[in-house]
Amino acid sequence: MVLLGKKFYSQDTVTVARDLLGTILCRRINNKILRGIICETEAYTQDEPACHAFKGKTNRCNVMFREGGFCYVYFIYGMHYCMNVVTEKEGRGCAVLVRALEPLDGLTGTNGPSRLCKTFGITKELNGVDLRSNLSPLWIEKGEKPLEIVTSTRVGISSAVDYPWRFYIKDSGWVSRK
DNA sequence: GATAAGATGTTA
DNA sequence: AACATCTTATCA
Repeated sequence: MVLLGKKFYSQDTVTVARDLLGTILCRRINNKILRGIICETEAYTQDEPACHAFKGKTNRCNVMFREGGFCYVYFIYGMHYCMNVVTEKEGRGCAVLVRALEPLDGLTGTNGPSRLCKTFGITKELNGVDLRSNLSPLWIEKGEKPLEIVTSTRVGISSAVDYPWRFYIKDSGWVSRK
């Protein structure tokens, strides 16, 4: 078992989004560990209007401005949580949205950004958690590099719709539906 | 204080 | 295609 470290998360956001595919999201909850292979991601950077950090630090997105490797969780549509991985260096408001997991340990219900949060018990409580330590309730381990990666535009946004910043493992079977 | 929009998911 | 449901950001 090898954890992803500071060096990994400090990279360019789009690089991190692509390289997170195949890594393993791990959640300690109720004396159990849930695991899933990250198979779909999207990159968001401060420079473009679809990003929560576009207009600078707010109460919601301030975690995005910390150094790479922290967890950014937000609540949306009155009922859903979404989980992000903060990237780059402190002061840059960037993150990668984790959109789907290929479940290990027999889990299911992990195809979709809010579905995986529900299944993994990820709520606002985990906003700001350090993903680089397995003493945290949530962390990420190295995994198998995917054979083939597909690139497309991001889902569910109304600005910067043409950025090719969504990535998923080809033929995964667990990618969120369109 | 009010208002509109939102990185979704389910149902019809 | 509609809707469930409420936080967040923005404006007054």
